Amino acid sequence: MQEERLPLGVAARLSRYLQILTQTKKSGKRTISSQILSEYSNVNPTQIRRDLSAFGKFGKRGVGYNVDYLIGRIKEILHTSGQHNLALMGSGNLGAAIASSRIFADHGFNIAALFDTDPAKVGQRVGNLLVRPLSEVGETVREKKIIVGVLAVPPAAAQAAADLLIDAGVKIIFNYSEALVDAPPGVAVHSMSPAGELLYALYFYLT
Amino acid sequence: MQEERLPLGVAARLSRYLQILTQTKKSGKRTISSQILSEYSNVNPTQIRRDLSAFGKFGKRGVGYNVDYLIGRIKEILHTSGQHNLALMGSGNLGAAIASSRIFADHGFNIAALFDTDPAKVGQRVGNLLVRPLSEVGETVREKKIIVGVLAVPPAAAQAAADLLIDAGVKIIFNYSEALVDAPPGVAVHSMSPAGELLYALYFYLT
DNA sequence: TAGATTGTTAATCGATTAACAATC
DNA sequence: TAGATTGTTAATCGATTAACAATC
Repeated sequence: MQEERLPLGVAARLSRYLQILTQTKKSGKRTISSQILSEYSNVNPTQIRRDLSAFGKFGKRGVGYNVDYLIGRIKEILHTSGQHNLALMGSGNLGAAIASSRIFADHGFNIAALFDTDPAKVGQRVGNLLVRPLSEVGETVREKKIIVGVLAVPPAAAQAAADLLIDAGVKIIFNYSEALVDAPPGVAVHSMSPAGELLYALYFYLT
Repeated sequence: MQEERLPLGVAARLSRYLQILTQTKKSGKRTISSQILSEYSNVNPTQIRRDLSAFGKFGKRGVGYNVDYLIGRIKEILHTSGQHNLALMGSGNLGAAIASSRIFADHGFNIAALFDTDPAKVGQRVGNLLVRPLSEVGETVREKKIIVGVLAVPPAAAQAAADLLIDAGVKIIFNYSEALVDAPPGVAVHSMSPAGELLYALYFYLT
């Protein structure tokens, strides 16, 4: 890990390519061109070829990129070949939707624990996950070496849930609620903002 | 609407600021500095001041920006002051979570219709929305002038749901499923990819 | 007045794009 | 061979940052 850190933009785009390639692989396609990758990622095809060729000659002229091979190389570049445990806060509709989706599992993220504040839900099962009480957050996070916490709680509960995770040692908070979440230095908060992205898409439709 | 279109990056950042300002307003704060806005948006404070000052002197030195005033100005710049109807496909856990959240409502997006393929769900209520059959998509989209469709369906059903919306005249597809969705020119597909964003966050944690 | 924060400059760096030879 | 697509160059444009005077 002595190499230079990638520029923010490059790391963001490579992550995006990886996600698209994972889906492409599922569809059974063996190769993909920068043109097709461009259509799904909204990144210019020349930019894609430049991003990739900075790390080696991964493609075949006239053919495109081998999907499996490219997945492997990008995982190497991003150092994300391993499995990682995450904690999911909230077993309501959103929590259940996340727990039952393969969206994280496909990328090596294992939902290692599910927490809820509601005593009526604690002890029940959502998919194959047991709903645990908040009192167990600290112990579970440490035992399972969880570094990522996902907030699928109502906005009013978001900060408290984040604080529990941070106290337990979580380093990355993934915030699905619309609430703003504060965190100390050293903890990264990443907030989904679908409404913001929709405003952006709408702007280009309206103009 | 004779003005130049904003560069992609500027439009994306302004959308993000707007989303954060809307939450800030809810918390009761009247003003916000570029420093605080930077912490929530992960955009450099100088960049924020540059983005805003390109359109006028919106701030007060020594004080910051008036939240209400700034919300108004950014909405003007993005042409997104109005209300817009959207169609939600899928009344499962994810659809129910979206329907019950204020995340779209806070930004002027009204969920005008909810559709599901499951006959057992059609006719039931989710929140205050009636679940409609897919056969009514075309008529409803045209009647309610819906230009945005949100996919909250299982991956295997995503393309079919998108095609129905596109045939009915929807121009923006918001894809919450992990499936890749194809659309003809003139229709923008915007896919959430939480796993991709998580890989990105993890890269900077690991390096 | 003192402290805080904007608005703006100037300099650097990375992103974007078109174009095309190389080559599968 | 013919068609397709990569890898790469060169030129332009936008993003980023530090610094600081202006001013609330």
